[in-house]
Amino acid sequence: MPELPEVETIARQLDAALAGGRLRAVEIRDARLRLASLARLNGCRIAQVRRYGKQLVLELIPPRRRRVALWLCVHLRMTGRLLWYPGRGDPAELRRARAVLTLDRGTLVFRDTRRFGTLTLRETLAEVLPAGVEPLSAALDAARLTKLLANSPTPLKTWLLRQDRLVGIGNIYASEICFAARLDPRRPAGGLSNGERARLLRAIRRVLTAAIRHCGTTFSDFQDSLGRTGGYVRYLKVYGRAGQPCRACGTPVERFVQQQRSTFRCPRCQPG
DNA sequence: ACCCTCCTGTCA
DNA sequence: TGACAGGAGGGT
Repeated sequence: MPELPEVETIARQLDAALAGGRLRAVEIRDARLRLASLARLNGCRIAQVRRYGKQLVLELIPPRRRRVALWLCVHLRMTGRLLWYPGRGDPAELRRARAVLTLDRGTLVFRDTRRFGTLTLRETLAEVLPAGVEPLSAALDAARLTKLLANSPTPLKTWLLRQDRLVGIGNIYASEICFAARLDPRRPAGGLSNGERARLLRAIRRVLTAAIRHCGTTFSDFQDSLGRTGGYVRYLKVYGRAGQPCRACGTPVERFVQQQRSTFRCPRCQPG
């Protein structure tokens, strides 16, 4: 489900709701989730909630002596949700929860139909930080992007999905970014001209920033921490629009498969 | 670069 | 019934 804009939306909401709160209990209901040293979480204060790549990270301060922070990381993968209830929580959601975090001020429910999501506890920030560059950080400028792309034979859309160079871009925004940059997703990533790379960088920033502004995209079942859907779905130009007219030129949008995943492209706006 | 796998649900 | 779904790790 969630890519950078969706995870960012949840992180901002949860930071506002949870920061300063205290964990009273952490209950793992799905045995597939294995979380070491659960007991250490009880009584921890939540310093902040942040997004790193596609992960949601709760920075926890243990009570009393050991003041070294712990990092509780949630990766929602395809269908994960973190739902926040200021009170006890919706009983229907609680029944289907993979995990329930009880705070002094409310209940955080981890739901995840396909159960691909993960929950991990890290001891240091270094273990939390992703290898790739945050695409909306100052670290990603033209020079850095050029270096990252250098000589890569990988098709551009496939390249955008790899989390070891840029983090946070998934299948929806990879197609949308290629469209916004007017680049064929099958072009070798390392073969772009200076002008094309500049377009790509602008597209990455523009698409992700706009998607965050609209609280992400709900294509099928994304919900934020308050159970709301993402408004950017109205602004999708190509994703999920196979056969429908391109919003820019009217040419039917085409769908094809790269790496066993759907890619959408306007043949006229993104010539090969 | 391709293949498969983890899991469950929905749609044509 | 089979295709497909916003992710990612593994194998070849």
